[in-house]
Parts: sequence; structure tokens; C-alpha cells
Amino acid sequence: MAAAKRKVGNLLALAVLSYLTVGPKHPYELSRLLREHQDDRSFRFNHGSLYMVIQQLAKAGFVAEQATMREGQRPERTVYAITDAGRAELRDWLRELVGSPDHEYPHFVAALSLIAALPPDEAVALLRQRSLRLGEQRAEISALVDGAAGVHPLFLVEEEYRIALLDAEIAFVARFIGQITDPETGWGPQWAAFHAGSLDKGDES
Amino acid sequence: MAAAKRKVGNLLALAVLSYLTVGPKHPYELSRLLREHQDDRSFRFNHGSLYMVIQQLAKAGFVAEQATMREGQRPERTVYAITDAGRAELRDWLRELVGSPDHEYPHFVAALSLIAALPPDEAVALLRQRSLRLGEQRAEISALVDGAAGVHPLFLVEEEYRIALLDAEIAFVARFIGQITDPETGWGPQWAAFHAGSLDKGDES
DNA sequence: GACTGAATAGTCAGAGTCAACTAATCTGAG
DNA sequence: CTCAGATTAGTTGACTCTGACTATTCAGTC
Repeated sequence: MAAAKRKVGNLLALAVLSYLTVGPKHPYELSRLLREHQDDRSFRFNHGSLYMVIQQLAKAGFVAEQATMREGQRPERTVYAITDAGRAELRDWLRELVGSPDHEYPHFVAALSLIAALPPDEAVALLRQRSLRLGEQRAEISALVDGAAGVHPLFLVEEEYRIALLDAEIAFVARFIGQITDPETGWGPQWAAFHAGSLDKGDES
Repeated sequence: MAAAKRKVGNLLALAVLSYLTVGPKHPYELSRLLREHQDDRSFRFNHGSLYMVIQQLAKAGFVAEQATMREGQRPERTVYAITDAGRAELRDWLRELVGSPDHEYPHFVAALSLIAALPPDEAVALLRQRSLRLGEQRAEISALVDGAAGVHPLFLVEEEYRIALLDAEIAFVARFIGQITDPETGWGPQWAAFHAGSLDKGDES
């Protein structure tokens, strides 16, 4: 529907286009910038795919090879500049990403959909462990945000978002543990029954 | 660290193993079950990769070819059964997924990290649009959950989780819009300035 | 002035993913 | 009876991704 397929699908390409709006760069410089600004927290980044993505962008006409210079006896450094089509793609893509949430597949959703395959007491133990880890992640991000005094909060908004999601997940996990263990309305016994019997989702009696 | 690399990485394999604990099945039956139970909401599923994943599982020794039968003149249907190694893998993988959250890359995180590249008023318009869409998604899931009366809530827990995340995101977006537009502490003007000037993340004065 | 480790710069094979295609069989309308 | 369309069942090929590998240069140090 809304999401026409992009010529270059990898989100890393979006980051590349964004850095190139500032000025032409060669691949390694992009790599360094991405690492320095810790964009690897937001974009799936590995050195290899960067070159791939730049090639794809070039083929699609979103960036253009500007010059091939050689400094000392180092390998050639090809400098790329963003094109008008590239600027258009950047804006359009960003608009789509911000304006239209799309269905994603977090690992925990998959895990939850099959969690009945574990015995209930083990599930509870693991959920408690998850909760601790989530708390640690939250603390790490907080530290990171606090450590970046002087940076305008606009440039940390993605970390605030992560924190919001983490808080929601922590709360959810706590509620879920409650539902399993609460002796009043507890699911524990029924769960154990499911577990002993068939693992079918019970759409027939 | 904790996450030793799985022989079969695709989460679809986890769903397959789970269905095979109930009994041996042939690929197409798995495909039908996955669709019927709407597991395509939790697992990235397309017909083609299913056959791939089953081959990988067979190579890794997690499932074994049980029989190759032929009914009428239809193509062969190879029936697969889970092995002991497969059952172990299923439990171990599930434990890891539940107990250890891992760093993921939601599209919106990427979008937020670059959102300063849009003019602030456009960003606000898009965020409002997102908020509406998120509300629609939430309503859809609610309807789906309500429509599934009779199914034990344990089997809908992944949808409850989605709702929790959606609510958190809706709240976050509202706060963010507030920060941009609030004339008291509003970021709007500064944003516009950033936008006019360099798009550098401002790590130096 | 030669050695070591880190940084620079890029390539590549293997594995994985996805959409499109083939091809048979079943179902029901006319 | 026969034809269209849905369903069943699986294959293929183009594209993408990732981790590992190569090779040069620079900074420090003994």
C-alpha cells in the first residue's frame, strides 16, 4: 500500500544520505562518523554493508562519484556526493518512517507467542531475569544521555524513545509475572495442564 | 557473549520446531497451521523461506525426514519429525529469547535519530499522523483480542505486549510533539536554526 | 631503524531472503 | 462435462547481508 518499495532498502542508506547532505565524503569517513556518533545504536551497521549500500545508492542515482583521489600510497578513496534525487529520497523516506508505523517483528513477540512451551515456573524465572536485564539496559541509556550534557535533547530523542519502550516492557513483564503467579487468578495451574497435554492453541474444544 | 550463534537463525524455525513437538508434519501443513493461527503476525513468514528453514533444520539435525508419501498424483509430501536435539534447541532458544533481551533496530529509532533533517512543522504534522495510525493499530489488535473469546489469554499474551508497546509509543509521540510546539520550552525555533545551519550533531561548540 | 599494534580502506564468498514462477488437483457453476 | 479459479506443494533465481580476509600506512618504542 503506502510503503512503495525503496530502491535501496537498508536503513543504513538513510544515515549515509543524511551525512552526505552536509558535504561529499568518502566511504571510510562515513564509517568513522557513524561510529563516532554512535549511530550503530540506531542503525544495523557493519563495515562491510556500508560499501554495499553506497554502491546501491550510486546505482540508484542517489549519490554520485565525485572524485577518486589518492593520498600517499593508501588505496584510492572515492568521494561521493548526494544528488538531488538523493535529497528527495532522504526526505520522502524519512516522512514515511515518521508518519507511517509499520508492522515489525521484535524477538520478544515471537518468544511470547511460544512461551507456553516452557513450564510455568521456568517461564517466571526467565521473566524475572529479563526484567533485571531490561533495568540494566535502561540504566546504561540513562548514563549515556546524562553523559551527553551540552548536546541538545533533540539529538537524543531516539534514546528517550528507547527508554519509553523499556519502561513499558518492564511494566508488562511485571504484570505478566503477576498473572502467572497470583494464587487468586493465577494461570499457573492451567498453564501446567496445557503443558502436560497438547500444545495446540485450543481453537476447537 | 550470551548469544551463541544458532545453527538456524531464522525465528520461523522456532515456530516450526514448536509445531513439530505436537507431531510430525509436512511442510505445507506447517504453512497452513502458521497461517491459520495468524503466526505471521509474530514471525516474519513467507512461503518460500519455510522450505529453506526446514532444510536448514534437517541439515542441523533438529528435524528428521520421516517418510515421503505420495497421494494421488500430487507432488511428494515429505513428512518431518522433530528430533531430541530439536527439542533441546527449542527449549534453549526460547529460554534465551525470554531471559535475555537483545538490542534491536526498530525503524522509528532510525527515523528519530535523523528527524532533525526535517523542518519542525513538518515533523509535527507527521508525528500527528503517526499517532492516528498507532491508534488504529491498537484498535485492530483490541478487536482481534476481543474476537478471540474462549482462547485462554495466555495464547494472546504477545498481542497484549504489542498493545503495551503501542500505548508507550503513543504517549511518547504526544510528549515529543509537546516539546516541539510548547511556546514556553519549545524546541521549534532552535530546531529551525539547526535546520537552516549545519546538520552536524554539535559535539563541538 | 626495525618491529608492533592500531587505524585506514576495501573486497569477497557463502549464506540467507523474498517474490515470482510452475504445476498439479480440487471445487463448484453453468 | 468442462472450464475458471482456488488451493496445494514446491522450486528457482536475483538480490542482499554478514563476517572474515587482505593489504597498506601511521605512531610509538626499544
